Amino acid sequence: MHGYELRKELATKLGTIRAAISYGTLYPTLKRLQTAGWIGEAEAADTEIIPPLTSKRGRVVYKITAEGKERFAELLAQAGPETYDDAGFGVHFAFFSRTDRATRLRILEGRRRRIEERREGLREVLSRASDRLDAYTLELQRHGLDACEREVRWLEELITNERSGRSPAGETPLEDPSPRQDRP
Amino acid sequence: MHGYELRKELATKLGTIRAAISYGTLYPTLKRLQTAGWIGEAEAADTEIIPPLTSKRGRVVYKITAEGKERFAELLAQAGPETYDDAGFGVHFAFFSRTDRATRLRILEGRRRRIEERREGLREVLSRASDRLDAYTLELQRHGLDACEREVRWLEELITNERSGRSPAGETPLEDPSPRQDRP
DNA sequence: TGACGATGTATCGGGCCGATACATCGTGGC
DNA sequence: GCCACGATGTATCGGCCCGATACATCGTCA
Repeated sequence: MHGYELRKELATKLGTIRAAISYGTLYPTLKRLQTAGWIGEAEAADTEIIPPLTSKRGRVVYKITAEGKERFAELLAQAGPETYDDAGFGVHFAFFSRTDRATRLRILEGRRRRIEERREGLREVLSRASDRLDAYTLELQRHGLDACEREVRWLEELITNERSGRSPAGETPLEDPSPRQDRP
Repeated sequence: MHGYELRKELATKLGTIRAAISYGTLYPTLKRLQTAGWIGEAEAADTEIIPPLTSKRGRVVYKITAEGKERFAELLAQAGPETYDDAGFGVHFAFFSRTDRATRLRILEGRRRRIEERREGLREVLSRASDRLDAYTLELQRHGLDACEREVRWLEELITNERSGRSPAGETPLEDPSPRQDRP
């Protein structure tokens, strides 16, 4: 894909958890990935477009390399503390179909532990500082606590499904997503 | 308050919506606020601590100035697009007790509009791209959609309460929070 | 007495965002 | 027929924020 396309694709895939990636991040990152050898410019045959005549630089189509695929798989499988906060977990989860069940269970349980900690912190505040905070702040904490409790239940459902060999919504997980056939 | 104390205070007040502010942001920001004249160093009498003998720099207690109070009230009352995304709305809401009802209603309705847009976007994706996305990505979108629907309901409840002159949880809003009496 | 965690202030490198610039292309209105 | 506008596309820059780190004090508990 080229940058603009990649941005749109990621925006729909990660639409829930974050806004579209900015251009100030996108293009420098593509360059860094190319320098690292994880992606490369695709052949003209892959792009299927007529190169522009007058403009300085047309669209640049990138392709993941073999090394990039390896590195990507590694990144998805390894989990550190930042894997369990909102942004990190969202990205990992969105690419769960590229991982094995053990990795999925490990990340789901780590995320659950993280949310449970946040939940306990909020309960602590609500019980200990409720007289020191105004009504709106308290309402905000209650709303946050509610969200934590819902997410824990959601995670437990997912964990149960994984353990019993079911993917979300009761379907079998795709080890490799179906190939994309849309290239206008 | 001094920096460290302020950080803790904000962490409990905003615990739901963001992590504690980093030191790399906190101290430069305090300096910028002081340069702008919105805060100033408090008198030694206000600090009630014995200044350190050997260390280079003890705790620095800051105090908001009259101009700072004015500016803060302005910032709370004015609402732009960034007021309605997660971080901005959370901050405004946490300080709702410092604003008037018209401002609160304006911000609540702006936030509702924003979340409704996100909700429609997710519904769009779920109905149009459900065959192109894998099961995990779809589950993520469904979970996000659910969160949007819950937040809209929460906001509508708050809006109804504001219109009928009730604060959250049915109490009357504090125009000025009760003075803090904890200074160890 | 000494280790450890909480309390405190401060800086630095790097990543990310918002704004901006510039160019092409399709479409719909007048 | 023409023009404005929005979508498509690549690219850079200033500025803000974070994580890591350094350094120092204080209370507590073994």
